Amino acid sequence: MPYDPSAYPPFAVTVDLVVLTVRKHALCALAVRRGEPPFQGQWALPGGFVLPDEDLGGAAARELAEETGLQVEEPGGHSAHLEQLATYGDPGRDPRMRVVSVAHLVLAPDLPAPVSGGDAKTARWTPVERLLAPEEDRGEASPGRLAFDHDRILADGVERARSKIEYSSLAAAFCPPEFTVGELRRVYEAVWGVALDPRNFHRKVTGTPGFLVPTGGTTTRQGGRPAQLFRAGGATVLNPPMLRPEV
Amino acid sequence: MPYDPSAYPPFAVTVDLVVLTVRKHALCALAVRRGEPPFQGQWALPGGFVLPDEDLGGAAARELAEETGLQVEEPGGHSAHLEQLATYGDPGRDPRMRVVSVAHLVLAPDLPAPVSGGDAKTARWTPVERLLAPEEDRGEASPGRLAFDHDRILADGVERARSKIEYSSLAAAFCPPEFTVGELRRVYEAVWGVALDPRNFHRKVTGTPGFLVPTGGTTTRQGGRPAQLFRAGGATVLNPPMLRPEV
DNA sequence: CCTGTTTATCGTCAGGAAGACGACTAAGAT
DNA sequence: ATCTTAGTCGTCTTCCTGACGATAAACAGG
Repeated sequence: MPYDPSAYPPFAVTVDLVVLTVRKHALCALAVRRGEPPFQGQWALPGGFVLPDEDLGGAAARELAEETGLQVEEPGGHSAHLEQLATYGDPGRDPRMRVVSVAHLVLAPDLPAPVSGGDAKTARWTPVERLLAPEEDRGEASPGRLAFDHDRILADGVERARSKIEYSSLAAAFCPPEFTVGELRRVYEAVWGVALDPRNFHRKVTGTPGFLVPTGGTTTRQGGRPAQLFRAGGATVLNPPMLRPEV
Repeated sequence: MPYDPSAYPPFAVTVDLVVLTVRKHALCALAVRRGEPPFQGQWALPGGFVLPDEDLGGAAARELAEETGLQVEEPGGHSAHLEQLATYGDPGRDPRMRVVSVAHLVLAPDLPAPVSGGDAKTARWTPVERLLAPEEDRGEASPGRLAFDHDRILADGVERARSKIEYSSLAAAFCPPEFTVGELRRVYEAVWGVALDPRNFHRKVTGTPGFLVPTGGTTTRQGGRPAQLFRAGGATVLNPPMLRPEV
């Protein structure tokens, strides 16, 4: 097969974002309401075209900043974890033309302002449990079935997040810079949708070298006895992994 | 940002393949010699354009069949495991134009014929250890530094394979349809580059429900005492995982 | 035929990790 | 003062793993 640059088939390349956070003990994803056809008025994942001189991660970071004001792993301001998720390119996934979308996964701490820094577009955090629910009636004001193949992309992103916190220290990306063991445990509980034993969880995370480093401070923001504050340690892999309880 | 289909930036979309197999106790990857510029005469990963009406996995399967004659998960003929790996789209990764490449990972059993069914292109199995070695002199006849960013793609694919056999039954994709525990163990040893205890390995894989199903037959093709033959069971995840020994 | 070699398979034992759960501590709320 | 809410330290049992001894069943060579 000759490799002829002048005869390549025409494609558009976009990035779509699965932005996850934990709010009120629930795993939530960011959805935006589409202003133009197709799927006008329906909810979708944030995203947009990759610019000619931009790499894929850069395009994702730019879209993230435009939609949420979140910075990717930057000091000052809020920071978030970003990684490539997967690429979706079925013919017909966009009715207008052939579009290949490189989906990215973003894990962010809960934001004080619901969605700040964005333009005028309507954006909203929605519990993934509701977004991924089968075919319920969910009212049109809150996101139901997402546009394009975004339901599948969201499901893949959620599954990636659920499995990745098992064997990495990524759960800390859902927490503020300093956090307690209990706050970290509530992240696991929200992402996995299970209850974990506080004592065994405490033993596990404090007993894994390099996972948590104490900052010396304490807080009572959760009520109850004051808890030690920690920062995420240098360890990025968790071995042995945190075990997700059976159903 | 208006979403204007008539003004999208021009991209070409390709698939590249990291095809891995185990031969002679070594993890090997498929490399092809390039016939045209750029990088003419240099070795690269097999790949090619995605056709206008083809999905990404279909393009990867087609390229695989063209290069190796391997069928993806098909009865009759050899079968192989195929999954999407990651997408590489840095500006400038191809000097001619903006090319976004969706890399796929293929795990295949060792082939009787080195590379069969392909066209006239030169293709060759090479131990990944040599392909990923730092900057050795490796002679020009055997693949050294790969073209484009294919060294990085290959490294990502190898790392994916190494980590994925820990917690899935994917190692069986490197084996013929019926195989012995010892053959499966040698796959793990080749992919990880370590020696495993035969007794503990046997206990682990035969003790995991659904991982292996005995076919009733035995074989002595490895020499020594006859070994039971197994097929891969339905279990796709391995919990608890097979532990990769520390270095 | 006997013996050494190779590979497969079963068993034993000690150490570590995880689940279940009791007990105590230290703050705010009533 | 007491209750409630979290956090933190221990204990005990069970399961899994790593290390390794021992036996079984084929083949090669004398």
